[in-house]
Amino acid sequence: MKDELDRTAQADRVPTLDDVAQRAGVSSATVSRFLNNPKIVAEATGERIREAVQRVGYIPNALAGGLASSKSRMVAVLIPHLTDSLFNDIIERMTEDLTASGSNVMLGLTGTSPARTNDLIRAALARRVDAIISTGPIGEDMTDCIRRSRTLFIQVWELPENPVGMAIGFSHRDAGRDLARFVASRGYRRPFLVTADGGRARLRRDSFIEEWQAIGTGEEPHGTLVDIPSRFGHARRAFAELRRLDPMPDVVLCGSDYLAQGIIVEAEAAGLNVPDDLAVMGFGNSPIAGEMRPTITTVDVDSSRIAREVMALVRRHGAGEDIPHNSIDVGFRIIARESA
Amino acid sequence: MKDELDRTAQADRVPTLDDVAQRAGVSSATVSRFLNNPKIVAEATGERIREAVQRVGYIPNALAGGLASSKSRMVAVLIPHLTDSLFNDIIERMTEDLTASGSNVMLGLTGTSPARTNDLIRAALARRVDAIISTGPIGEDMTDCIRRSRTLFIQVWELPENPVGMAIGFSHRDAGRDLARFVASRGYRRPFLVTADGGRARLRRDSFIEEWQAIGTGEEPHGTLVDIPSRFGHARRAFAELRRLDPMPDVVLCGSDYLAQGIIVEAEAAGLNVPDDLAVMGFGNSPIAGEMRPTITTVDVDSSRIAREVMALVRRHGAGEDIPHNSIDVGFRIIARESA
DNA sequence: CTGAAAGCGCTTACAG
DNA sequence: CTGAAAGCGCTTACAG
Repeated sequence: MKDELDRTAQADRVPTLDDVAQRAGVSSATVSRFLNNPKIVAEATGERIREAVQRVGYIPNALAGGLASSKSRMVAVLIPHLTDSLFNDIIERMTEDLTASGSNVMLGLTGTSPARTNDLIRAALARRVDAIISTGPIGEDMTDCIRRSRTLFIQVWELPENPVGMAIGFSHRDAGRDLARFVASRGYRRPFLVTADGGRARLRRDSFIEEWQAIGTGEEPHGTLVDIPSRFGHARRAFAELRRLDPMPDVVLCGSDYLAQGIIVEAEAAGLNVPDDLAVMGFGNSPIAGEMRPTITTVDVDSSRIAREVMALVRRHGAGEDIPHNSIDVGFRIIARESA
Repeated sequence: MKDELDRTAQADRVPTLDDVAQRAGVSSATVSRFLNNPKIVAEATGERIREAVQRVGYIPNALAGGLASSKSRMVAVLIPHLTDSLFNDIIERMTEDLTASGSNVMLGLTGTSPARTNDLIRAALARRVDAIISTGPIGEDMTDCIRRSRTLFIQVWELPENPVGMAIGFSHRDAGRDLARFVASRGYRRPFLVTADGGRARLRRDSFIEEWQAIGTGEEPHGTLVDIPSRFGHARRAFAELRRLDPMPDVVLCGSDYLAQGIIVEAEAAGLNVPDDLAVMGFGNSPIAGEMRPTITTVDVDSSRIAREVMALVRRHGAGEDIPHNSIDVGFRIIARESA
């Protein structure tokens, strides 16, 4: 009795499980059980505990919980950027899903630097996250580290030859090839590519050029490199560059819909008609692609399927299942709209 | 010796501080010291530890570390959405800053629901985050909870009457008022507002209307509500709506630059000239505002200053300083560009 | 259905 | 500069 008062008096201390237990007149083990799985506790006991939690204003310490149970209920999500990112859709879905199921997400911004990606992976492993979902390039030296940790590792948006863990994505080589065929079939002859210099973009670009040469029709593609293909602002520079060419390209292939949107704006401001004077293609089928005027012809990737597959893996892994090192090809499809 | 071999044999166990200590021939306390503050350990010892860390592939357990030190080195960031959010800029800066200084961010997506915000705040408190940075509305009942936890709580982009912790933002009432004056001074007479129905947007809207009536010139403002003011896609609906009015509005005030961009696209697709036939104003001075054609007249909020102020508070709080419950007014300014 | 107790892997006064 | 030891606040077999 005395002890209870003493504890109550210490109003400045953050209440612990023991405080709740004391108040409810049960052991802390029972409180823990109730909090994690109410059904396994007698109803009357549960009621008392619920009340005690309220009364003392208990907020569980997830660090202690995670340490004891060795599950953090936290998932790391690693993306290059936040602004105009083609991944935002996937991230948003996953974050909502995870939150709904009691997990939280640790956000990592990798930029285009593998070093930063590695640091973030290490940080995520240190926090003992249940899974790491990565959209960037992973340094060779991390592979061991990740494997030994037995953390679920999911690479998204690409299908590497030797995935570190799981990979859910599509073939960027195939995308580049199909893009070339599509452009040719539409009768365009002078393509201009605006892409990033990084892994996936380069794959698409190389394979586009290869296929274009194989088709053997029209000019060699021109192109320009940008650091981040989703920055609307790059459009001015790219447009100025292609404008200088003679003859001018008849179609621009952009690394993202956001860039495509920028090119369309620039083209129209310059008095050109899209697609008649200049056709424009995007990538990613982001929400704006269908809303822009003209609507943007682009490559659709099934974000909601990706998010679903990722979540299914996270859930299975959480349930103790062993996840194989494997790849899921979700494919892609070119969506012909007005801009090309 | 025997023990050491035994431990080494258990290759499937995740290595702990003790494994490193044993390998380096020091106590785990020393390893811990070295990892957290290399300078306080003798150089030779440090070298041996560094090597041992490498050899066993040690990755510290941040859950245990956080529990023992009662600092999680984690900051929660709560925003409504990821897509086309005016906060992305701030978030990006802060995330990079935090990562650079060894913290990580927990991302929470609140939508427009106070209930979800509350859940996320509770989750953040459970993880014993060092700070919570929130851009959304907070339920009354959370205030106590937050205060007692002594977690640094920062509300961003607004200046509530009674901030829960710190607030860094600007007066949305003043913004609405100044917007009205600006629009009037430019000679527009028939404004149309496209805003969200939520807290801040409503404040601006109400104060715009109030001031507009006070000025006593022109028509009563028309308007339309949207759920998320940054969705490019809302532009079609809003534009269709204002198109039906007779006489048509001469200026549209949008809740975000992204929406403004959408309205401009719609207007031009309909053959209207912006700003001659219809002027358009954005909000937030996001990166696209200056890149769009026509460039978008908008309200600039100093994101980098906000990010800096937030980071300074987080740092001071981390250093043990007591942060007062206070407000920092970073102001705003209307940037006149081509669209209005 | 519930309790006593060991243990999760660190950090940090305290002592030397 | 370093070590022994207590403690952070939970979870979870093990018993009953």
